[in-house]
Amino acid sequence: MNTMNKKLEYALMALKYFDDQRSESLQDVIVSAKQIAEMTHAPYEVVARVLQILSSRGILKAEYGTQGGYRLEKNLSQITMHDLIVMIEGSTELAKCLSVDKECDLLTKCTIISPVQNLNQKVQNFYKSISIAEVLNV
Amino acid sequence: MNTMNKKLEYALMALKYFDDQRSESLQDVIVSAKQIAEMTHAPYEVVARVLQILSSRGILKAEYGTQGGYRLEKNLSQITMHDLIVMIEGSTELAKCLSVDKECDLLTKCTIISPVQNLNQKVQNFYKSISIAEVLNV
DNA sequence: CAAAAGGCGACATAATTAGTCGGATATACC
DNA sequence: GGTATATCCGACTAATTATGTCGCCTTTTG
Repeated sequence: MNTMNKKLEYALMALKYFDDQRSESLQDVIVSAKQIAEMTHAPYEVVARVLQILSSRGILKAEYGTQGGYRLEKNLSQITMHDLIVMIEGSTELAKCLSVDKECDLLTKCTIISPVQNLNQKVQNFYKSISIAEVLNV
Repeated sequence: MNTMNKKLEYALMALKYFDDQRSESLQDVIVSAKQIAEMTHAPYEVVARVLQILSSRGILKAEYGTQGGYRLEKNLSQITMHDLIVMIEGSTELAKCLSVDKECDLLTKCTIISPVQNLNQKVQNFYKSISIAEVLNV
């Protein structure tokens, strides 16, 4: 049942950190992957990879060189959980058979394709209805 | 992201089959694990295990012996996706750190415990709001 | 040009999921 | 009563996925 996974946790922790720093200093701060890794007590390489993804999707902006790092580019109220899940996990498909590149194991014999599609749509709409800001600000 | 897994798929397919049979014959039919396995093209042992779980939770009623099998005991509109997920997967906790028997990896250092609890509650409420009937009847 | 940062691919390990096997108990039918 | 056919249950193996590691590259600052 674990929809949540480590990468998603790290992403949320990182975004929360950026957001908190922004609130405190009233300006966008630059934070390196190393700092985030230390803060989250998570392996540097994994956190770095997550930040790279967020950067490639325009959530963060990367700056190279010494004193480099990332800036938060977007407002967290404008990013949905669905967006984040797609970025981190590649898809929000509930079951493998729903992915475009995979076929249903049971081929034409599956009796629940439309029910699963139905549920999948509900779940996607649910995650689309929740913003990151809404999750973090509790 | 796969909240859905094989056991849940088999459970849904089995419940759909029972429900369809009930609708067609206008009475509760008895169906064996073997029949369900053949119908779903899934391994007999796995399907059998899933049906045992549904039986132990009162969704199905088991009958031993030749001509035995299971009967659908409950109305599918009164079982929620949350119920089914708990039965099959044991818990609906989003993250391991939320389970009562496990501790958070990050101990007191986790910065997103309340956000994750927050999201977890939303997800649980979502699955509690969807009945099996609602998923299957599309 | 060295140090420190991001970017990327391949690999190794850990954890979870899925499936298998063996044997037990219960019931119907001959 | 014995056999066939069911449900039940535990332990095990295999497959898949999630997680973490390593190496090397590019970019920028001082």
